[in-house]
Amino acid sequence: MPSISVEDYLKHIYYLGEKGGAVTTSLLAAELKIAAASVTDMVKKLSGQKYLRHSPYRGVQLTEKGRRSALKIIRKHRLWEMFLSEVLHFRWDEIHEEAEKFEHIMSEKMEDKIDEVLGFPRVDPHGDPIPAKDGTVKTIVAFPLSNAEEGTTVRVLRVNDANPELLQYVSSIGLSLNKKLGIKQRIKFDNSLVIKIGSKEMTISSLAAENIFVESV
Amino acid sequence: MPSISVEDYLKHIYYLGEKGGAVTTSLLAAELKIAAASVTDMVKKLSGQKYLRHSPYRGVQLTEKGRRSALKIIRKHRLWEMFLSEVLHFRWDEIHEEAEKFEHIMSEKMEDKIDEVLGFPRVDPHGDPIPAKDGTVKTIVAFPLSNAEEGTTVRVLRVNDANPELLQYVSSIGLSLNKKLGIKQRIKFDNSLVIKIGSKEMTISSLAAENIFVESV
DNA sequence: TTATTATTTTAGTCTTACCTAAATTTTTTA
DNA sequence: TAAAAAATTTAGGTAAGACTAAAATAATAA
Repeated sequence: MPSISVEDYLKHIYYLGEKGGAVTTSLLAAELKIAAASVTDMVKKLSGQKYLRHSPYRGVQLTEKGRRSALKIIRKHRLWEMFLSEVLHFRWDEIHEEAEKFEHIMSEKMEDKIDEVLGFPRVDPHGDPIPAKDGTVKTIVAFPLSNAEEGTTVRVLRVNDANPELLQYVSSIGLSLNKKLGIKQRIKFDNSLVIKIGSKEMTISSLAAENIFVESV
Repeated sequence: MPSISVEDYLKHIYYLGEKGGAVTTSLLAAELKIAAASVTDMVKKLSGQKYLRHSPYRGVQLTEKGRRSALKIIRKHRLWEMFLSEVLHFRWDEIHEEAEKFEHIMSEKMEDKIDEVLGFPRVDPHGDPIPAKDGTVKTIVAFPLSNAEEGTTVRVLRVNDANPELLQYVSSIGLSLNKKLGIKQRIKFDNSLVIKIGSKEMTISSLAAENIFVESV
């Protein structure tokens, strides 16, 4: 059984890998909020246990074993988020943090029970896919709202879950998963967007728009 | 915040104290399944932090601070057991072990949500009282089935939760909380009891009967 | 009331996962 | 392409919480 620390490393390596770009020691240290020297130690250990491969300055790469372990944790995390949201009625900006602890101590039996109670959901409350038990993950094809073209209509598919303030803000302007919005205008100066949700028009900053993922509609 | 280890020590000290008798270093070591020397260290630490008082060979005693901390964990444990049973439909012999992990990472917010979803229960699925937030605990007045008198009728109020096999056995003979049973006969030789549940008569060993707590009816 | 036995404590280690400070190595820039 | 900057690694430490073996202390029995 991997320790909680090991699970966290694997999970964050997976996340960073998903974003594209090299997962370097220093990037990982920043992500995990620990010293780079500590990451060096752990990377050595994980490499020894064949969870990943490492080439200095070029970054780490999960092996199949590492990827599987990462996805197990992510599955538990997202199922638990779903459960917190649907059954315990937590707000969507609260669930990520709560799930960070539970993902590590959920037995497989509990995972199965929750999956069943929830009716085998495929995405979590932020629109992230819930990895299947066999290690497959459905890719969500979406682009950042910040790239949307003027005059088009888009639908929200996913919102970055790591930032509670962003989630609160997104809710407060009336957005949620699967909502449609119109792109009225792009402000050249700061890349903010004028959008229309229902009958309301408003401006959204590019920083927010970069964390909201949409599809054309 | 007390660590998980500290929480476990406090909880088990409370349990042992409830049974009556001195909570000595060696008893605690046996309960926690760790070496006595390790207990000595931790007791010293907990004593320094005013969770308990210790007099060598005579045992430890929780302070008010220690008692409060112990009851917080026990409350979480029993609420979580209730939740596993009622919402996730775990069997009553499975829940104790699962709850051992969750009690330590449940936030107060989660505790409250679960309490609410369950409708503010007062006892857990084994009949143990759920301590209130203010640190009060309802005492369950019950005596072991092994002490019941021939010819009387009793009602099950509580079953010792620490032993899954016992719980499975108790279920299998058709007993559960609040069930009534008649005491037909006590076998002198081994203190086993002939009991009647509904229309069925059967024999129950004294070992099992010592872990089932009842009231006269 | 002394000897035996049981309990407790001390002393010294181990593991995990983190840290800082000081090398070392690679990459980037001038 | 050498100097500067950035990234990485090494070396040495720390804190929890466990361990074993040996020593000390208390309880019990003869």
